[in-house]
Amino acid sequence: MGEHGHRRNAAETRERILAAARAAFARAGYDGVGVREIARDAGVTAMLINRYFGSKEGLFEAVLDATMAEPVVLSAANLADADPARRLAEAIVDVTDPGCSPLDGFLILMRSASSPRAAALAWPRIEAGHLARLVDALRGPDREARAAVVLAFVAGLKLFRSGGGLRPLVETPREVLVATLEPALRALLEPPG
Amino acid sequence: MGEHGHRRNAAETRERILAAARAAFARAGYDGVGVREIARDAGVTAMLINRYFGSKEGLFEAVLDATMAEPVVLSAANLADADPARRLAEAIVDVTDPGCSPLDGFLILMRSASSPRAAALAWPRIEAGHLARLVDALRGPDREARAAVVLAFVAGLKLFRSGGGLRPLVETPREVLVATLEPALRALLEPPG
DNA sequence: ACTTAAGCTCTACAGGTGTAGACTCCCGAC
DNA sequence: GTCGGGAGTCTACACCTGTAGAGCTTAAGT
Repeated sequence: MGEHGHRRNAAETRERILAAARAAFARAGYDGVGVREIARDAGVTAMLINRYFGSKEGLFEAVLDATMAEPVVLSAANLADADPARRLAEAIVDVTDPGCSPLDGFLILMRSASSPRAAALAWPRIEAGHLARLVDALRGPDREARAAVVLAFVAGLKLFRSGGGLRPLVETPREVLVATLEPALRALLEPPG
Repeated sequence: MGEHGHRRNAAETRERILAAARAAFARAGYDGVGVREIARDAGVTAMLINRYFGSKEGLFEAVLDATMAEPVVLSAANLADADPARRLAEAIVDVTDPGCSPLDGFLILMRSASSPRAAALAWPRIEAGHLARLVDALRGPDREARAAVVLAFVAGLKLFRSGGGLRPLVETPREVLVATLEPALRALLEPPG
């Protein structure tokens, strides 16, 4: 009967808000979107966001927690492959493709790096999530530093392939990009020596 | 007589505004600072900025042009070295150090990637400046793609070492970072094969 | 049918934004 | 001296931001 969009369902509405906020924050960063815009995308009112999440900052934290919880493609599964560098290169190229969402967390962090408030909320979550997972998957000396460098690499690629982006990184065919990244990643993954 | 800060000097005032704007944009991005704040840092009034640069957007363009014009450390000079990878690794670690300004252009771009307006102004200038210079310095196939990947790498490192940043990238000693980057850069600089 | 309470919205406010237009000030030339 | 004009400022406006508080609307319980 009249499922004309959505009925009164708190849990579902909460999810819609989170989804809209995630997309909006990834697109424009913490300061780049207003709660009214997010609310419109979610089909609700701005004030409902505050009712559910306390404030815009609360919503931001909830979005961060949600995206960081997802196991991203840089996980141990890929690194256990026979040719981890090749495999990781493919995964990175795919996941940094414009319009791909799994790395929303990175995009959000980068687009929000301007506001110290938002950055302060995001950095610890990146460290506890993606960085920790990658460190676990690495072997050899300086695992933390190497993992952080890989993360920075991925972040730079994601950023430079999104929203306009650097032309060569958008237009170069997938295979060429993979072949370019592969040896560089191999150098970072394999313990030096 | 009474050189109590600055006399009426249009050129010098213009420079002060540009310097304040550059620092502010690098710190907080296009949308993150108001003209009033920039004006205060420069010791003038907000409206003077509009008198000189037409609008906030005009000021932004002027800042971009200024930073992009500077020959950055990723130039041919470094790549002509006997060991370009090593040399470039050192240069990158130094130039991405928190509090180092030559890469302001990158920071500004990244922090402003949220506003499509600002990004649209910045990307072409990065391509015409840093990307073009790096492409010129490279040899072998897929020069554009490889140069763009290097740029994204540098950008990610700069971002992840600024403003809080990823702890390992801030705390790891310089030599370890250089040693980590070197083989990866070698793989990107040398033509595959 | 009536009550209850959860789900949701409306109105309003205090503060911040970029900038247009009129204004004041002061140096240098006559 | 006085006058022109560039250097710099003041005031104001229309818009947008996050959010507090009161209000409405609907689904479920009995």
